Amino acid sequence: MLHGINETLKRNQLSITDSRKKILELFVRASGALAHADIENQSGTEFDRVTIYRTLQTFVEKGIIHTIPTADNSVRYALCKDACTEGHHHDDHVHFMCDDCGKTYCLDHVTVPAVALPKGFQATQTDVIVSGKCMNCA
Amino acid sequence: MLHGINETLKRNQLSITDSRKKILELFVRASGALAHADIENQSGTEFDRVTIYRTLQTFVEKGIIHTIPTADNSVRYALCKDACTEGHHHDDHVHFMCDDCGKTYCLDHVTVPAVALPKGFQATQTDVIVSGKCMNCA
DNA sequence: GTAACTGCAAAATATTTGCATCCTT
DNA sequence: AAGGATGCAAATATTTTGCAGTTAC
Repeated sequence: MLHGINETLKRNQLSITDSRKKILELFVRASGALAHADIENQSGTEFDRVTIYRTLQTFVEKGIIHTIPTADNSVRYALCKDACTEGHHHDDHVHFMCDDCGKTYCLDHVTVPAVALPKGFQATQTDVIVSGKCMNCA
Repeated sequence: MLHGINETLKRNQLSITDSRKKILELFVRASGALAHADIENQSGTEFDRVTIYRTLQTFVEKGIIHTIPTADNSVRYALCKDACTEGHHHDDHVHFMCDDCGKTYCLDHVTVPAVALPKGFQATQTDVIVSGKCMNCA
């Protein structure tokens, strides 16, 4: 997938710029989710802080990445699965946050169990965040 | 439970002050979760913004309220169940966010289904956030 | 060449901290 | 009376917006 970066940008009708390439590459290479600060650190002073905000926002709008609900309410982003298209997300996978190393994993292969809602409630999306120790820290 | 406010504060070794009483009462009366801004609005100019921050923090530390992981990463708080004690939370219930009215419900009676984690991962807590339409908006 | 993207400056918002004063016990 | 809680001021952090200059196509 590392070489599909330009293709991903093109597919989403985004012009190919240094910052977009670099930031998308960070996500592809990252095993977990990234916060704005992570990107700022890993990209050095290469881009303006504002550019990172705008790039992340663009990626979210295009369905390339999505935000993750976290227990500590910090803002984190992760790559969407291919099924995600603009305005139509299929993020029904489990997120795992390690209490030790702080890394966030997208467990794409763990299916989200169905939740029995009270009468009258209609679900459109279900997010599951599991926290504990990851395979490296257990 | 409306009359147990002072008792709740005492039980947690907190001195009984106007702001704590008022803020705790807001939570007891609220059908859903509250954000810092909600509290600020509903309490008028009665308390300083900083007092609200500190009160919420104190309540979280004592296990009276807990933060809710939200899809939009806004910070929201809700009353803990009685089983929550200091440093030892049992928040394994489902949270529901209504896309229409924005209200957050704690579905205490909906049990969180077990999640099958990959080998090596150990779960200590599971949060489930369901979004969609609530019983009033469906 | 044109529309889109970036960087810089600055505004708006959110959160934290220090300290003097006031209130609860 | 003593310790903790509050209010105010200010420091910090976070996010958004406007605009002029630059770049991708």
